[in-house]
Amino acid sequence: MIDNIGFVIGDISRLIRRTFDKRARAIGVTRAQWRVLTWLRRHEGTNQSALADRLELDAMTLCRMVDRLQDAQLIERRRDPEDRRAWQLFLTTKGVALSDQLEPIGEQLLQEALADMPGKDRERLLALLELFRSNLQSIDEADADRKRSAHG
Amino acid sequence: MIDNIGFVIGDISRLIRRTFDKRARAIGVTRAQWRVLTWLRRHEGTNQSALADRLELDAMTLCRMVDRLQDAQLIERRRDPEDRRAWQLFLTTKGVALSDQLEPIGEQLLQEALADMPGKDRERLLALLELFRSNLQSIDEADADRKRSAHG
DNA sequence: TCAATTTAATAACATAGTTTATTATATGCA
DNA sequence: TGCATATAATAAACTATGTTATTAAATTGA
Repeated sequence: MIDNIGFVIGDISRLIRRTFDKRARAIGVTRAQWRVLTWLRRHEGTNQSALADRLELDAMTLCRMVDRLQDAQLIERRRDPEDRRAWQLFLTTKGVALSDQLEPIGEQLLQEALADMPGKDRERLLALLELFRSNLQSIDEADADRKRSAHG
Repeated sequence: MIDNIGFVIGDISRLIRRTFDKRARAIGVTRAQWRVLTWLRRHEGTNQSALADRLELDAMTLCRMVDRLQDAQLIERRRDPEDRRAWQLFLTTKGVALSDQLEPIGEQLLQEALADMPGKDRERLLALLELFRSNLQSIDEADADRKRSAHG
């Protein structure tokens, strides 16, 4: 029973990822790139290390993604006037146009997948998932603390 | 509301992946390798292409994972007596021992994360998630069909 | 003020994953 | 039988990611 919940959650996230990848790729980006574009759409001027933190990516990994997105003329780097080490990231016109196409994809997929679930049940599902998430967050933090004290 | 469900599911699967990766890596394997070992534990003798299908991995990707797992002396390839093209995969003694350590990790994480959720709620959660999954599966298949007919 | 430390970004190297093409074997059917 | 096609595995080339080390600039603090 309890492990079924694990399997089903695993299946769901895999299916979301798959469908998402396919639909995003049809538009010409990977899911990883989509995350960067979507974040920048709402928070223009973020620098690389802040963005890497946000998206839980390695700074180096993001650095190279930014290289590629810049080559594809979807984003651009501008020097931070306050900190000469840092770049501020902005979507180009092309990047904004692409991000407009991407935005509805996630919402739409969820709409399709939950079309036949009554509103009451959606609320229940959300509440139960939120409890689940909050417990996982505590576990994650506890693991991180354990590691810290083992080191120190 | 509906997009919150998406975000929460995303968070949950990310947190499960993270915690899982950390705990599995402490034992000396990646999550991808863990999936291979766990499957083989229950289905010894599976060949590479069947296993790749099962785990939804590319045949080539699995081939290299098998190379590494074999180098690490966790699994071994034996010729299929029925089909001289194919290898049958088996855990070594070392692989079995490691798989024994991995087995409880998933179950345990879920136990911790759902400890404070009453049985009734767990059942409800599972039922709602199953509906969600089944809808996503239909969408995934519909997308695949659309692609097929666009090609043909 | 200036040496020590931290931070932002990235080059260089190592590892893992994907795509395409090849080899050996198996299967279907004229 | 023997030719066309399919299948199992993998080599080779390419792409993406993770790790370590370096550079330049910012911050801290005696």
